[in-house]
Amino acid sequence: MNSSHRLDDPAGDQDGDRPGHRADRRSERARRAILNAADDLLVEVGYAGVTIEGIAARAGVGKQTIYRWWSSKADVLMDNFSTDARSELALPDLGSVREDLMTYLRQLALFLTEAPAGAVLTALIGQAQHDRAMAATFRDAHLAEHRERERVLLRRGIVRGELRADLDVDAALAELIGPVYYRVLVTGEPVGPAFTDALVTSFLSNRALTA
Amino acid sequence: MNSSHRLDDPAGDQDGDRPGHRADRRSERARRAILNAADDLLVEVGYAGVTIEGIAARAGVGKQTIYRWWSSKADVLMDNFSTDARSELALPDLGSVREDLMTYLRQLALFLTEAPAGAVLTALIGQAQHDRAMAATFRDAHLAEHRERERVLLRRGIVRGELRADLDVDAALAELIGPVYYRVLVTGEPVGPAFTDALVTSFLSNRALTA
Amino acid sequence: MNSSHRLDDPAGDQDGDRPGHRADRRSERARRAILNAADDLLVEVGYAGVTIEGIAARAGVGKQTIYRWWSSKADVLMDNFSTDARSELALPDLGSVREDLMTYLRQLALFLTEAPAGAVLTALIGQAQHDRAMAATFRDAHLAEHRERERVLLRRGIVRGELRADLDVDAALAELIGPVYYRVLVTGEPVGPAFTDALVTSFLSNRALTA
Amino acid sequence: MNSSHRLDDPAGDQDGDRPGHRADRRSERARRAILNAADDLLVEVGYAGVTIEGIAARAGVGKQTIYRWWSSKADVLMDNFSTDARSELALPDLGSVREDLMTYLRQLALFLTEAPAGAVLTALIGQAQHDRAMAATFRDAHLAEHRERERVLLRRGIVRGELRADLDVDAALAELIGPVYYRVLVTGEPVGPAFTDALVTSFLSNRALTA
DNA sequence: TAGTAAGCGAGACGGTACGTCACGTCTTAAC
DNA sequence: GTTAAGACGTGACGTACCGTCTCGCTTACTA
Repeated sequence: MNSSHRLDDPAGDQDGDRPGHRADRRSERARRAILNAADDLLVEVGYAGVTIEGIAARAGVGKQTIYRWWSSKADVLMDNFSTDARSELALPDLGSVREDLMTYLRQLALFLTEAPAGAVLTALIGQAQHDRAMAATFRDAHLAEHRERERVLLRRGIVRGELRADLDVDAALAELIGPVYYRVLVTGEPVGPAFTDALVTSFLSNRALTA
Repeated sequence: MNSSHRLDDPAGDQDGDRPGHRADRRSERARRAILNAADDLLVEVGYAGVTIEGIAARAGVGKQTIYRWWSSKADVLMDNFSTDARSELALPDLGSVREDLMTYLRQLALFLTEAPAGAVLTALIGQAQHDRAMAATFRDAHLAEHRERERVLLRRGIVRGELRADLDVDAALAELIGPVYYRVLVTGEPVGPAFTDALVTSFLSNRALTA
Repeated sequence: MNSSHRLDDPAGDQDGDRPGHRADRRSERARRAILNAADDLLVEVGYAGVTIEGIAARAGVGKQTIYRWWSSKADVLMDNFSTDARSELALPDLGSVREDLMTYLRQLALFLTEAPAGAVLTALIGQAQHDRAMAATFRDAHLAEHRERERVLLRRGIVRGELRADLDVDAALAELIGPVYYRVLVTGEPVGPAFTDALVTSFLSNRALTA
Repeated sequence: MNSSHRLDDPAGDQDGDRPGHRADRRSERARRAILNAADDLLVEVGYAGVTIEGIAARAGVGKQTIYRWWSSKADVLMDNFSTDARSELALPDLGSVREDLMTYLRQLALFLTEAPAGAVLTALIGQAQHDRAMAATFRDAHLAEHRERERVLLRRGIVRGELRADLDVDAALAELIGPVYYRVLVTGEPVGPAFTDALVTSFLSNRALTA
């Protein structure tokens, strides 16, 4: 469903040059114009208002060029997401799980409610409810990486001896992160620091090895 | 945005009869056909495949009849939702918070992942990510009631002396219910009894007054 | 392929009212706007430049309204053709075959080379060379009538005793009319009165009963 | 508009791009593949279905190679036409105008209705109705030669003393050939030997010097 | 008990966007 | 310097639905 990128990536193109591999002449200019146009439009007119025609017009590009490399507007938006999320959701490493988790959850709440890339994320999650194939792609190609980075937070706590070695990391993540998404996606309630801090406190009061 | 129903409701029509008010001749037959057609279509072709034209055709109804009483396909689907959810998410009352919560969360997980009405709910939450006005209506007219019933579960625990009187009920609900929605809406991980039971256990180990 | 017209025709609606016949709510306004737009465009930009989108835009009409009643741009153009041709190619009746034929052929030559409706006709004949189905429709629904009127010219001559009763009317028409079309469609040579008069003279010198 | 060919054809170069061909000269292989592909496609999918992309794909050739040497699909098809027409419409020379004309008209009728090259011709005439520039090219570069050869038929009759010296040859050709084209292009009626023979008989009964 | 007005089914209408096709131009690498 | 390949911007295709708007029609209340 999704496309490969950065074909022209100057640094680090250690492409295997597999036999039968042809030079790809994809236009980097068009690729960037499309991704930017899509992001801009999402912010300006909302997900429902984003159209392939609109992206093409704004990017100064033919519709076919979009369809050649992406399968839908969701696919275009996914393309930017990981990059943006990676930079805006940097993993904290402050020396203790408590601080790391508190920092991360605060950051996540802000990301989801304030950042443009957060709006992309919630829109994509919304779309995933309507489209199983897109949901699968989204999880595999984008959320998985995101999630793996979150696991690291907890694993560091285990290594440090702050958390039990037999902790069910995925369940713990659901317990910590789930309430944040729940408020953002379902109830629309605010997700302030008090709320996220309390989640961490509650979590640690059960699992922390050290008082 | 939404509509009121059962205008033809045979029993209990104690209509206010304001001056100049004319009896309404809305067709109950059409109303039911539309709601059923919408639900059927959602299951058969998915949210994105549901269209007003499709509902009208399947229900044997003119499009105008739909637009006369509802504002969108989301509005039609919302109409069924509360009714269905009420009956399928009956509140347990088994004498202890632990059991009530465990039962309820298991039920909720099943509802969200297996029930047709659960599919309607996740579709509507998906749509809410793309449409702020619809999101507001949905929360006010449908989720609010749903949520109020969930609060009762915890309030009963307080009354029974199982939970502290100063418990932040909304935060507690987010902590219990959020992880379930998170898995359903975001990660797609299974949500089995072990997972939901653990959520209750974890929750109570922090808040329970009685060991 | 083609459509029926004048559904709203006030006078002369001696419609058989066959059982099951429903009143049609087709918009006469849209019908006329489309036909006029198509004719105008043909003159302004030529057949190849006429597009369904262009007709729709010029007529202030949705594309679907065109597709609902016609199958292609050729179908739209055919629709005007018979009406126009009927009025611009009035059959002369001057008392002698010689005069009738000379008048008619001069008229035909002018029609084909000068009249807007003549441009429609040659464009449609051109299209018929590329599209067998359209060719069949065109002949059955439009040329047939046209041609039948031409036969009348010769039949009147037979009735008057100016031509032999066993004249092969269709072959005679080909002999008279064919050269005119040939010059217009194939060679592009001018088709002046001297040319058409000579065709009549040549024809009659073989078939005329009366010197 | 049209192109010149056989750049490699100094004197009888019947090569098929033999090994050792110059890569910086026009490829005869490509030229032939393109012309053949175009002819094949015309027969298989009809004029409207022939596309430059289709020709390129079928010929195993880049689109640019077509555009480099021809200006349009009509131009490609014209290229084959004269060659084919020359060989399939050989001028008869049987000693008398009557026999020559009868033979030629029968041949022409068959060519137009049965031969692949005849289908090319009618398609080109059709296209000429939509495109004035192409029409001019077609007449100058292809029909003119064709037509000149037809004049020879009549001039031989004049030389032989069978036709009057002051015969208007072009008008006579229109009278003889026009009806054939008319039936093929316009009415779609069959054009059998009886019809064409009658044309010749009718023509000669007016112009023949010798009874 | 006849008239009348609302709701109904039907579906035409002006639109927007879809996803596809082919256009004619362009760039690249291979020979 | 031509070739096969194919990406590009452009623009039309024909389709699906949108939400609005009449059309008769049926029905049940009012006058």
